Parts: sequence; structure tokens; C-alpha cells
Amino acid sequence: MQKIRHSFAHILALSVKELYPDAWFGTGPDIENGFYYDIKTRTPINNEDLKRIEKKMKEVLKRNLVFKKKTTTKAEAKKIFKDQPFKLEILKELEGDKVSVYETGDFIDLCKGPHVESTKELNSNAFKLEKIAGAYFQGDEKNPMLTRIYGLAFKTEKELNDYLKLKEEAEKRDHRVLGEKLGIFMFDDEVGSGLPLWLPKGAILRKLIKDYLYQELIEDGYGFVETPHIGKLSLWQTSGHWENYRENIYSPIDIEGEKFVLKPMNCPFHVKIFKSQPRSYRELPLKMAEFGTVYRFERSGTLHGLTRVRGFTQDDAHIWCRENQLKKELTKLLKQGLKILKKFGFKEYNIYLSTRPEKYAGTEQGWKKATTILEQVLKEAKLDYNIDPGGGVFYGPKIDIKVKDTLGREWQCTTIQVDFNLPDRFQMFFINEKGEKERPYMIHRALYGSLERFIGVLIEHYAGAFPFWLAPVQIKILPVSDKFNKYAREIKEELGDCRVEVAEEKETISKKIRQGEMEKIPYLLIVGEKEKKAKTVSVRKRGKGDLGAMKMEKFKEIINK
RNA sequence: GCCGAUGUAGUUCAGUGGUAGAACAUUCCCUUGGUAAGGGAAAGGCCGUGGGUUCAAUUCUCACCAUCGGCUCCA
Repeated sequence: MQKIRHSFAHILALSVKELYPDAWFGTGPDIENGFYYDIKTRTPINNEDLKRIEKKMKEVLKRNLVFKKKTTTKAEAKKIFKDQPFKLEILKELEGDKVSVYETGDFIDLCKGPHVESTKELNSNAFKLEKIAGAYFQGDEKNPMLTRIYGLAFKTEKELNDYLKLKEEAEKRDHRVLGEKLGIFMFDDEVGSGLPLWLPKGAILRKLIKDYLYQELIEDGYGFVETPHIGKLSLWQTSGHWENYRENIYSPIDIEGEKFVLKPMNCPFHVKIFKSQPRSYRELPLKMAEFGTVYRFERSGTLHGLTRVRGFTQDDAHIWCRENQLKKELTKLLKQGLKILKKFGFKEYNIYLSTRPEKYAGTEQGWKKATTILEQVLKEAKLDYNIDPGGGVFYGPKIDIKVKDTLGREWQCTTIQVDFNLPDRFQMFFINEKGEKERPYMIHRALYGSLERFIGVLIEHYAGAFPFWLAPVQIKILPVSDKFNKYAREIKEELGDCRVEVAEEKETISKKIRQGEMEKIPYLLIVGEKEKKAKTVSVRKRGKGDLGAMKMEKFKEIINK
């Protein structure tokens, strides 16, 4: 499949070359479900052109071309690609003197392959040019931007159509669409981009999600704290965030000649609480948690529904411990993170271990030690993980768990980070058993990541059909006509603690059912003449349909299961 | 931030160089209904914001704002 997709990329390039003879080519690999090619053309390529190029590709495929591989020297390749500056750039970075090129018709590409033998193996009905986008050459912002043409490619036409259908379905689960339809959150231009407004149903979700974790953490010995949304700039200068993270911090606010910033993270406040009194080794590990709302200036193009916003609430916590406690605490955190994902039904996620970046605080030795511990933790938990080289934060290595959204995009939720920076910068210490000052190790962690992002992926995961315990409205009672509104209210009383609504509007029962289904409420209770007389309710379960009439005791048994 | 696309009623979308329509939602009237839309009427829009071209701009053009698809960056 990879060979097929990669070969399609070359056919795309060849077709573009015929339509735009002076085009410069970047790279064109195969990707999940298809391929792309980065191209620089003198005139911009638009959606109409995309159709033209696709047509050209079909024409090219009919020519029965072969993919010819040749091995040559760098010097020779330089001549071949003399009119292709991006190829020359790539060539420069290749090691060794031998390079391979592939020739297909009039198109010759610097490429290590492999490819299919000939275009006979490419089904011209099983590919489709999908979209155009901008992409920096070699993924570097400082480089020029090329036009990336994305294509889908499969073995058969059916597979392509199945994929397109799947994608169409996935789009319906988009949290940005569902969130508004279900009354969970909204955005408003005048409020500002990346600043969600939570509607009543969304506020219930937030509370349920917070309450669940609050309970878990209290049982685990965490102390919950609450800290302000702004603080003096000097605090962030001390922490090093002003130096390393400045472009994400909102500009300082001048208050009576003193500078304040909106907090981009909660850590310095927690450190201050730690330092507010002398700490003993007996208190360690000391665990401090907060649902802390932070504000980060994210570049406009990066915002995305609830999954990337400018103001968000982290389920933040900091753990201070001694070196010999580090492994145990990290193991526990990882397990906690996985437990939570399981609780919410997530099965598709990837784990990453991020190592030391170029710019870092602390010592090389310290990084090595901590990274080794993190790796041990992952190995002992028998988890598959990927290494993200250089992906650590400036202050320490970390383990991240990324959850996929419906369109396959990954969002980092759980993060567990070791910090070599703050304990030093804030001169933190505790008194050990010998009565000496000792510097604690510090762990940052967020299990949900942020409520915003977590709820975003949660909406997509459940397609808005939340399980009973999470549903903002768990039960809706639908009187057949307004003559039964009173009985409906009595039933609501009887359901006490559940989140129940009564549909008292003057509409037909069919319409009320339709609305209830569209609101994705777990149980609809239909009440009319029959039910009132027999003191029962007719239960309709979301996705399952009519369960028939039953006494309230029976219904309560069902929902309490 | 960058490349490209988009912006019309609460929502989803038609449409036009001579200031606008549909469906659903909303309000009112009739209907008191049995497992996914009963019927009718009304109301609702500075056509994203600000310049420019034009006798005339929602339509053409520029800038800005916002959204979408990517890239870069991140929870």
C-alpha cells in the first residue's frame, strides 16, 4: 500500500509538471490513507486547478509508465536537479555519495523508493485529490511555504468510497458542530477567539468531570488549592517562564506602577504555597492540586474548537518528593492517567516519552537519570510508547498520552513532567532526617490535560451520546398531551437526584420523541392515559427504542445498574 | 504567525451591480396527539467590519476581524 501511495505522489508531481512546467518540487511521501506532494508554482493552485490536475493524473495513468530506479552520484544528481532548488537543498543533506533517483515518464525524482513497477498497479478510480494546504519547506517556519496537494489512495474504488463515507460520518461527530447543537458551549466573535462560553449543559459536564477527579485525588492524599488568575510579572521572571515562554504570555497589565500578567501556568503559585512554611521530609511526597484556569496567547492559526483555546482550566497538580520516591510516584501517576482514560471509554491513544531539547535547564546527568526512570516506568507497566526526541519541556522530560479525535488528529491530554528548574529557581527545600536542607524533586502533571480539550475529545468519542453518569440531562419525561403534565412532574419528583427534564411544550408525542432523540438523552419516559392509570412509565432507551411500560421501581433498577 | 478557502435571519444554506429568499428554530392560532417532524399565520437580516471603484455595492476591489483545511507551535 505504501508503494502504491508513494507512486501516486510521483504521478501527481508528473501531472503538475506537465501543467506547470516551471514548478519547483519539494517532497512527496505516502501518508496514512494517501499521499501528498509539496510544490511551488508561480501562480497559486486553487480548487478548480485541483480538478484539472486530477484529470491529468488519470490521463497519465493510462500511459502505462514504468518506475525506473537508477543509482547515481551526488555530482550527477546535482546536474539532473539543477533547476530544482528544493531538490538540491535536500541533496545537500543526504549522507554518502550514492543517491537513487526514480524516473517516470518525463518526471525524475530524488527518491529512495520503493515504488510499484508500473502505473498498471495504480487504480485510477481508487484515488482522489483531497485538498490543498500550505506547508513550510522541510517543516521549518523560516523556510518558504510551498503548496501541499493532498491525495487519497487505496487499492480499490470501494475502499476509497468506504473511507470517504467514514470521514463524512466522522465529520458529523465534530465537537464544534455537536457542542453547539447540544447546547454545551459556544464562541462569540466579540468575546474573542479561543475563549469558549460554557452553556448550562456544558457547565454540568465540567462539574461532573471535576467532581470525579476531585474525589479520586482527595482519596489519594492530594490537597486542593485555589490561586488567582493574575500575578506579578516578577513571579514569572523568577520561574523562567518569561524568558522561555514569553510569546505565549499575554502582555503585562500595569497596575499602580507594577506589572501583572495573566497566569499561563499555575506552578509558581503552588511553589509559593509549598514555601509558605518549613517543610519536613515526613510531608513528602507532598501533593497539591488545582483546577487552575490559565491564559496563553496561542497564535491565531492554531486555535481549534475546544481542543486548542486561549483560556482553559487544567486539572493541574504538583508533587514534591525525594529521589527515591520519584519512580513510585511516576508509576502511580501513569496508572491514574490510564485509569481515567478507561473510565471515559477511551481506547485509542498513543503514549510518548519526550527527551531533552536543545535548550534546557538542569544538568545533563539529571536529565539522563529522570529520563531513565520515566522509561523504566513505561517498561514496567508493559506499555507501548513512542520516543519524541527533543520533545521535552525546557525544564524536564515527560510522558504524554495523546487521544485521537474523530478525524484521527491527536490531542495531548495526560502529561507527566519532571521539573529540574523550579525547585532551583525558587530555592525550594525541605528538612531531612539529619536536620539538613534538601532540595525536593518536582513533578507536574495533568491527567485530563485541560477540561476544554478533554471535553472536546469526549464529545467526539461519544458522538454526543454521553453515558448515563455523564449525560447533562439523563432522563426526559414526555407527556403524551398536556393533560398529563402533572403526572410527568410527579414522576420527576420521584426521580429525585437524577437530572430530569419534563417536555411540557404543546407538541405531538412524535415530535417530542424526535427532539429527545436528537438531544441524545439516555432515557425518554413517555406518559399518557395508560401509564397514569397503571402508575407506570413507558421507557424508551437511546439507540435501543421502546422497552415497554414498567413500574418506577423497575426503571430505577435499570438506571442504577 | 504563514499558505489557501469561506463569511447572507438563531441555525443550515439559496441568490443578485438597482438594499434579499427557503427550510428548521422562535411567537401566536387551530389541533389533545402513543414511539423520530399535525396544520396555518406572523415576526425575524446595516448580506462580518471599515475604506475604495461606481449614478448605484450584499454583489467588484483593498484592509481588518472571525471561521474552516493544513504548516509551524502547544494542554
